[in-house]
Amino acid sequence: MSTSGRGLHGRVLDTLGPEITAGGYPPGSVLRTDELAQRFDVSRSVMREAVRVLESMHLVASRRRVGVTVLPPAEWNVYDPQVIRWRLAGADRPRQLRSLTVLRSAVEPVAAGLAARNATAEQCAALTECALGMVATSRGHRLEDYLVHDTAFHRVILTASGNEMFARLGDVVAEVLAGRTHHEVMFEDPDPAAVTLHVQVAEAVREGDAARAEELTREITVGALQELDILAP
Amino acid sequence: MSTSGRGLHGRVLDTLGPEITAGGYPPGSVLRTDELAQRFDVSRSVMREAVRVLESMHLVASRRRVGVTVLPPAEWNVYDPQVIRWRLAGADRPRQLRSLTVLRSAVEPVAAGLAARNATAEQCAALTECALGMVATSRGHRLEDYLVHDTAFHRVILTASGNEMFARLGDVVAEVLAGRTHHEVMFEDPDPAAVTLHVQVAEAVREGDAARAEELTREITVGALQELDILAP
DNA sequence: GTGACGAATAAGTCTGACTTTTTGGCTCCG
DNA sequence: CGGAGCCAAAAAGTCAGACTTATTCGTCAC
Repeated sequence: MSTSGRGLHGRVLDTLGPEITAGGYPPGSVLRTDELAQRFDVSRSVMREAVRVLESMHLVASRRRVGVTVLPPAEWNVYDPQVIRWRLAGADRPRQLRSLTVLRSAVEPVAAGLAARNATAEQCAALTECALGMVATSRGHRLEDYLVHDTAFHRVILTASGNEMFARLGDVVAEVLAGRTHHEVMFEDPDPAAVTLHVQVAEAVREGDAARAEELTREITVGALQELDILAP
Repeated sequence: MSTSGRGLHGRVLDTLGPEITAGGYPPGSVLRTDELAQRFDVSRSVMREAVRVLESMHLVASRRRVGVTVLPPAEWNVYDPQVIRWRLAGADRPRQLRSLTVLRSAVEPVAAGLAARNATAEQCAALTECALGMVATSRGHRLEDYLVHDTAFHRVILTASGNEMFARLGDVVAEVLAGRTHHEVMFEDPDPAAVTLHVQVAEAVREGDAARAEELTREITVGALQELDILAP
């Protein structure tokens, strides 16, 4: 399911990327292209391409006579979807999930407010459909079906905001929601209050009530923060 | 001043990247690696490395027997600092600046609230110093000096929030502030009310008053939105 | 019209030789 | 004893050419 599945260099990245983002090499560690090529049994050309990609993500820096230096996490392009996936698959998944949830709590309310102003009729219809789908699947342990509608709902909100930076966070939110359903404590049916909030957000967007859409979405994200025990008194 | 200055493939990217992000090639356009290598007078190895980097930014997709296809803007990794720089240097700079300012308006207030809870003594001191610097340079057409302190102020806020996703937006905010000073209508001294707000935010953070820090920062970002004629009634 | 086969095409891969830059040590001189 | 400058090693960087593989398109038979 990884994006870099095609090509030899992609397969190298699939193991080297997670190793680095998991902290397998302390910042400042030096790798040598030739050794890596030997280790993965690929030619230097392929290895160089892989290193270039890691370099563009600011995971490593390549310098002559020194080698490929692993950079500290503060330098990483943490908004790169590939880096996000690698980190979510690694050991500090909880930490990553918390960071992203805080980001959600900042972005989504504003996005919902903008959506109330800018959403097209089609987007309003899609939003209502998602909300109804959430209601329909909110009981009877249909968590997977619920997740589909929930993810679609938030994706429509972000897209309908009309802001491309928000729209591109759709995948991130999808990862967070999937992570919550699959790995966190979520064996029971979703909170009925949360479901109601989603329906009300769809209403507010449809009616063009930006302030209400923003406030209701804020309540949703506050709930998400509380689920992860992130204080917000 | 570009990050990819070193290396031949970096020089290729410095011209090919901006060309693509400026919309020089319609989505779906097909480039051939060999032709590009000829055009830039580099070997195919170097050209392939450059294409790999563009591919990791989701600007292009490379497929066998077809070539290097330019992807539509909706696919681009718009959070990649390199992509942001390329787009800010291009024709749709105003559009980009507006998108980023909306993002700021969502993120910075929340970050300020978190900073009020998490900032260290050193960060509080740095914040106060920045605010005082802004006051000192807010009169007498010292726009460049003011920009330095303003940029530092917002960077400290984002870092002090303790959230790595927020912290990594420091460079983006710096670009937006610099763009406002250098290319927008900003010949006069900064708005005294905005300067005061920054001082008050520093106070609120120092006192640990999260709600007040958030609200004051929201006022700052509302001002930034109004400067770009982005409605927020 | 549809399906299968085959040829053309462009990316993908590998190899080996060569270049360039940087660093670390070594010498030589003050 | 210390510092400036030089030299050699090391690793990334670059290049050229040959070969492989997957994909697409055209053609031909059914």
